[in-house]
Amino acid sequence: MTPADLAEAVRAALRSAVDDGAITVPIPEEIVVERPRNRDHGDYATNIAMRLAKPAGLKPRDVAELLQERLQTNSAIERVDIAGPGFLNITVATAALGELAGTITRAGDDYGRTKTLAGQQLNLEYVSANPTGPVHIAHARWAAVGDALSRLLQASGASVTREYYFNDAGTQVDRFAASLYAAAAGKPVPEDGYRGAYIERIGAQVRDANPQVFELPEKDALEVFRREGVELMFADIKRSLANFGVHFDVFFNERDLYERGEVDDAVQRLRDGGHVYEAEGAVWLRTTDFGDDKDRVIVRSKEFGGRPTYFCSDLAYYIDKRERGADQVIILLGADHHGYVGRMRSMVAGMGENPDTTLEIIIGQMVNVHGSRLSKRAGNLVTLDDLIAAVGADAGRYNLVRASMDSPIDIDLDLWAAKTNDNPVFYVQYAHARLASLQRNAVELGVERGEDFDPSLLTHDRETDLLAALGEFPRVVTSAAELREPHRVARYAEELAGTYHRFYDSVRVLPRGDEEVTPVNIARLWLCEATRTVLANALGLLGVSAPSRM
RNA sequence: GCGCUCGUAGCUCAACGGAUAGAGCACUUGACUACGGAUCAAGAGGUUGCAGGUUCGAAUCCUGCCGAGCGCGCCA
Repeated sequence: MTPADLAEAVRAALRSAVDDGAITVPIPEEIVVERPRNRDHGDYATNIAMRLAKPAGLKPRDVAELLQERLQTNSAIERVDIAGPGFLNITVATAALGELAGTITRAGDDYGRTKTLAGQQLNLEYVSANPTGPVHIAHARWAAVGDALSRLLQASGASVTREYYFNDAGTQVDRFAASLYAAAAGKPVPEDGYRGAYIERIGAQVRDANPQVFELPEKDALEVFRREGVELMFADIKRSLANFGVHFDVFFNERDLYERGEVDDAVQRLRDGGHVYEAEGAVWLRTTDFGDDKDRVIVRSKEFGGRPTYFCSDLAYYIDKRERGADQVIILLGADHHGYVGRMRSMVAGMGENPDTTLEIIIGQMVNVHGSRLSKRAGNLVTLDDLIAAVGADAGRYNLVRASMDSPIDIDLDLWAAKTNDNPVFYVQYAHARLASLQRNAVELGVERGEDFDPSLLTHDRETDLLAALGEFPRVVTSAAELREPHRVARYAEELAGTYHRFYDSVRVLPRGDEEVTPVNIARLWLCEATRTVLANALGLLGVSAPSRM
């Protein structure tokens, strides 16, 4: 009996009440059955009676009573109580609750996967750091969150394209090339150029691969540094991300948009949309028609070079994604880019699409770095590689993903590197390792889980706590996917780990010494394997390893 | 000045409009002669920035104010 089964039971009870004419109300699409915080409120609770009271024209408690009497006929339900303003508190029959341990263990990796987003094609873009430097620690958050989100969306049945926009056409790439050129020639880097050991290194690499490069005209030499430097930089970025366990389906080059004429096409679509005018020699989009505070230039005047502005290529990129089949274009950005949201929505609306349904821009708050390890090299660039070296990929990813994106993160590298329960990732991983150890011990003792177990034996409070928590997992996954909030999975994993540790502390799983193996041992072993499965699945959705030993 | 986001325990943070606002850390007191003590039990800690409003019910939604972060280029 899972929460989803219970929601169906409530729906059936409601339908029966409607059929009997006891209540006249449309049956809601979603019926929420959740685990109450307080154990006195039953195994599960629903607020459906209060939600229906107004449309039905009845008192909440009267609605609750109608559902109560119908639910009590269900043999899997032991008791239904009405509490407070009209909550239905449901106590599930112990065998029906215990069977969950079998359901989960048999489902394995599939437990938690649903079809709630089936049929949706989503294009998820994240990181997209410029190829003018290594991946900065500020990008690490979007790498961790974006990767976890892509896993969540897939687990909910969506088809996801993970995408990285390779911004290789702007003036920043010219400055990068000029910096490499100067460094390789032993000249000072230009005022507006990039600095750092990586510039020296990549500049030298390009020079060594092209010994004759300085004999070329400067324009051609710069092109060599641009082309090969960007390639080397990009290889570095991919390697850093791969070390972090983050992979993309598509690396998209901005230059392709120009070379294929897609930027010009985008401008034409905006013109066709009818919100374009010319003034001061430039082409403007009347974004004020869509709530922007002022109109934006989309093609510069001759005086400023005559080229389309950068968000023209962003719009072309959006169109490209849509034409490749994306129902919705999702982009993860830092709060320093939030000004982009209104403009992008305006442009999408300006070419006749509905940005409410086809575009979703997720803004996350900023990342700051503290910690004594870093103060030693204050002033240096802090990169994703530094983070991985300091705390490891697991701790880095987990701690970045467990915070809500609405809240800024202060990275404390000393804390994240700590192997104590100050550090939540170890609390969760330790629970998993303990469970894996338990299964190993069971094998050594010759205790076999076998084909089945007696679910009615899982009656201890700590056991039903654990079962109820395990039952929540699919709902946590779907809501985290729908709300685009992967941190919910991390918080759930911490809660489940705690529930397990408490269970473990008060309930003996394996027989001691010469004791006989009882059906209770077997039932508990199933419960433990179900818990291990859910912890492993939760960590897997976050891209964090679930170690068998630590 | 305008806009976006945020303000919750001493600290770091949770809480799809639900019941007594929860965890961890730090603090106090306890628990290992057998499954991993990287654990557990108990205690203390709150006017959810302030003031109104919406409703059966508000940390959550609306308005104003205060405070913080980030934006506001024919840069990307």
